[in-house]
Amino acid sequence: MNIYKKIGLRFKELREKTGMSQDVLARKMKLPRPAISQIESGARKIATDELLMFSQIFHIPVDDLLNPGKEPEVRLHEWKKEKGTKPRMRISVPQKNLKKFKEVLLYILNKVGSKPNIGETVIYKLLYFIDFDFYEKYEEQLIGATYMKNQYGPTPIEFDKIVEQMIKKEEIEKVKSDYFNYPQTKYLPRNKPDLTKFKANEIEVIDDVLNRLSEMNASQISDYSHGDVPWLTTSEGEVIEYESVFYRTPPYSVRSYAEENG
DNA sequence: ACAAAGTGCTCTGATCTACC
DNA sequence: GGTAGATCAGAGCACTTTGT
Repeated sequence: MNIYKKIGLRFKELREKTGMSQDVLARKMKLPRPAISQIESGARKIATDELLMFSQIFHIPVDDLLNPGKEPEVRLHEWKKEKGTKPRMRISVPQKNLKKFKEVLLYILNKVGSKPNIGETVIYKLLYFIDFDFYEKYEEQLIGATYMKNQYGPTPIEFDKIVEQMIKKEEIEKVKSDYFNYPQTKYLPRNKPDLTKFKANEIEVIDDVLNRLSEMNASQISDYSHGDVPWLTTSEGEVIEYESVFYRTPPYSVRSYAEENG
């Protein structure tokens, strides 16, 4: 039996256990329905991006899909129970750390907030890359904010509430302005961040993100974020899951897997 | 004259559409 | 859910053109 047939049988087994039809799976994977039938029978080879998509839909590491001897780790009962919602993540979801959110925001604003290109949209993306880069590198939360996929890129859903609090406490100031004829919302810090609240590796990741991305304008950083695997594997309006950073590809990946293995 | 690069044709395999 | 036939893309090859 060739490898594609083995993978196909595994796909079929997992799909049937979840009670999902080929049609539903095909729509999730944005493929024609017969493609699912052919993949399952081994008549069609599966592309890398399709493999990643499948691993995301069923929350199974790619390794498990490619290893025929291994029992797949899938939360079938949860899938059936919560129709239309995703099963829980394999690795625990980082808990939100609101204080950390404030400190990171103050740190960003103090460092790059005065640059003309740094408006609200760019800040969203900087927070996203800080959170996801840190999670990829250390498998731990930094802020642990919840990012939704919307038209313009990842958006932290806690942002408005936290910013509102910070404005009330006069920790930051909201300024409406224009950037090349586009309306821009800027935030200016009135406090300094408490650096004792940060670990060295947290500062390192934040600085790295700011060095790499803080020169970009809103549309550049949005375009850039649209090539990241966590973004690509999430449907519009859904929460972008942290676990997907482990399937990142260059230039987005920040973790050196080769070093760890050898 | 010869080698390297470019062009176009054919074949093969992968994928999709349409149908059962 | 399965599959025959149509369609398309890419690889391989022969032939032509260009440069030395």
